[in-house]
Amino acid sequence: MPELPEVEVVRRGLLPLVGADVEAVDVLDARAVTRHPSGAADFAARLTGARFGEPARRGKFLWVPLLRGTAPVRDSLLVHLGMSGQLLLDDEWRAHRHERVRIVLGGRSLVFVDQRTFGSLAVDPLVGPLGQEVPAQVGRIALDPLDPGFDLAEVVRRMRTRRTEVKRALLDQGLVSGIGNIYADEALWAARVHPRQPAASLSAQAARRVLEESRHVMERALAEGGTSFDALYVNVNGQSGYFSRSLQAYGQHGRPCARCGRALVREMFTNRSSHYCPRCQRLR
DNA sequence: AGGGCAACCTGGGGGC
DNA sequence: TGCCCCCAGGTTGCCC
Repeated sequence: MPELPEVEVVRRGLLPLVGADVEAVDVLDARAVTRHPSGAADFAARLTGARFGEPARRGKFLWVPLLRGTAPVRDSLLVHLGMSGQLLLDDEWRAHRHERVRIVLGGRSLVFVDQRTFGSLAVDPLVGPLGQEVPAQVGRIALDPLDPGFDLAEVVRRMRTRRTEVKRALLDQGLVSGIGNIYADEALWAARVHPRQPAASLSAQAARRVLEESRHVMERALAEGGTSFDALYVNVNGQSGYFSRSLQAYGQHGRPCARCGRALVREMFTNRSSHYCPRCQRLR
């Protein structure tokens, strides 16, 4: 469910917790910590008593550095929301359907709610050069298009070496992160590129356009509070974003293309649907 | 090595 | 009303 803009909305929602101390951790469903290999008890033990640092994000991964006294920061609370995960911040105790983990800190509850249980939390060590540490599990995730260090020319070059379709390449979190099925379709529509166009056949200009449109559409979605079709994606206060009303391609099959008026189509591949304009986005 | 697919889950909606 | 099938915003491991 959540792609980069939705995860960033959640990250910002956690900012009020900077400096708060974890008082209690309750793992109600062990599947919610599958990213923590040593198990739920160890997860809770390593989180309890830690102080929250400033939340960070790469692509769809979110983490909170964990401080202990004056010791150097070694650990982080790592979060991946999967398809249906939510982090909700409650001032008072409340029950939630599909509640998986409850973290009590600063007199509040941070509740991880997840219907489909593909999301997961972990306490993960921070690795990498000083000032650029990321959780170990994030090490193989490429920078996302909103990262100041994102190297557009380099990603264009790498994308054009891929022997696969451009949409698959866009969804490959090791090449460029943060893009999921919604924003891939939106970016390809904006760039006028067919989702099944072989990545290696793109001109450098077309590849650049696809990546720039990815960044652009995610920035606009972020400004609208993210995309939600229902109560499954919400911010930490349980509120939905508004970008679904701005979608030009995703879920718009049968409706006229905003550019040319031709009916948009939906085509299944890789076990998921792609939405595009058969006139503006020609396979070349 | 790199690409592609099934598996991991729950629930809502549509068709019959 | 009920049942069954399809579909959903993601990642991973395993096979080729």
